[in-house]
Amino acid sequence: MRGAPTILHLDMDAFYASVEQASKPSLRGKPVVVGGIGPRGVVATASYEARVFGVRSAMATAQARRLCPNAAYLTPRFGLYQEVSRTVMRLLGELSPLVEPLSLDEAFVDLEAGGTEPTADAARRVGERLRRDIRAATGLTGSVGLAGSKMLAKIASEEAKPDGLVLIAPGTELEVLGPMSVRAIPGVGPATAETLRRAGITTVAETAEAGEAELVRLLGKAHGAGLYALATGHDDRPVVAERDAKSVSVEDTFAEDLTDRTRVQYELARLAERCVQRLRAAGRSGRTVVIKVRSYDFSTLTRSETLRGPTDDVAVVREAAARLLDGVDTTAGVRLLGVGVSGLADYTQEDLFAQAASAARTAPETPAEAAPPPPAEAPPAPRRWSPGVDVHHAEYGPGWVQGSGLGRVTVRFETPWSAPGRVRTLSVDDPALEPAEPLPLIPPAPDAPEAGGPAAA
DNA sequence: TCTGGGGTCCTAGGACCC
DNA sequence: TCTGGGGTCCTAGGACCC
Repeated sequence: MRGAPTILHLDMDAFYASVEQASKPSLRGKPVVVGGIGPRGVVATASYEARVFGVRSAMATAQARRLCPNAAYLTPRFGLYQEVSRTVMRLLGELSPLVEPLSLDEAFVDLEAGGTEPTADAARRVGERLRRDIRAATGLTGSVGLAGSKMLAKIASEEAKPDGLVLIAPGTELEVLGPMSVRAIPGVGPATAETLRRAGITTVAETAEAGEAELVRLLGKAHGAGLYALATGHDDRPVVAERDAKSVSVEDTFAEDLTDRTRVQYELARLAERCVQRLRAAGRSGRTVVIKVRSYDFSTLTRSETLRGPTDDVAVVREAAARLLDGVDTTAGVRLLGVGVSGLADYTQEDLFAQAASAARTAPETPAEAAPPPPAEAPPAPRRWSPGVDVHHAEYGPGWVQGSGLGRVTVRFETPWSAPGRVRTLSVDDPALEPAEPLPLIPPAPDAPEAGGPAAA
């Protein structure tokens, strides 16, 4: 715990939904829900207008629709969120070399390592200026927490939401923390909270009073000791910049359970290919292949196999996945399949074993040839217009898909910096209508200095 | 119309080695 | 005859986070 509140936690407000509102003028001030829109979709982010109706992250989209039928339901546009995130992270990088991103919309910053004077006033000034800079650069709001430790900075930003700043002065931690629900402590989820509740512990103060030995008895060594430290305000975890990923995985939930074994094998092979694509894109290779199978009843199992050396070979991963599937009964129906690779190494480590295996195959190595063929009943891919995606029309210009069905697609023609636009209904086959790239939230200023330039000294 | 997708960390048992 | 103890790796599952 530091003597000055120089650990900053930034959390963007309702990030995905806010990006959509910034991008689509007609949705500003209206309920917006971003997430899976299929029959088994869940909510990723709800705008504050949608939260009024009880819509929450991780809720089934079907339930959200019942609670808030008039919201706009949009599929995520991760590419755009990543771009906005890079802009925000760049601003954080101007504050300190020590920036630890937790996700696209959240990060810790060690202000002291960036030369901010270690006082509450200086930290507050930096936090407020950051919020202004984020708004200017992206049009979005973020909430800032400032404290002498990571945990308290995170709790502070939560208290600050939306669009605020909270600073917890060193020395007041236990006062602030004590009355809070133990759920406020990061790492305490539903299961831990229930275990503690059965022991009569519901607040942070009660957690601290229980003592370390009792918490270890209830929760196990690591979790119990860790929780005791946090509940008593002890948190010396440093802000750590850029940690290497330890695993890469992909998974798909199917609109309907799969029962045909051949189809299950085919989907698993495709997932293995996607997983390896991501692995290679990251310039990594891995030694342990994991498959995940979730059944019709939501019961989930994993099977893993560790190879002799790291690989980034599609065929090796696909074959390992297929072997692992051999030991799994899928006759009752498969809801989800996943493939992952862990035990990652930098690709510099050559995989002689996989290379030998690859060389032994005489056929040219392309995924399409090596993989099982798609089952005959696999549907052809029709032209898909997902709600929320960007389009461009030769006559009407840029817009986004509001919805589609029955051979029609409704498009609202507007841009992030236009007035709310009007809706037109077109044929899904309209040759003048094309998918488009997202437009920047802030119109690029022609004479502005380069956006990605280095920070001023 | 219940329950996504991408991660991290921890636990616990068995194998295996010294 | 009796039956160490510690360390590491592997596998499976579970809690948690965004």
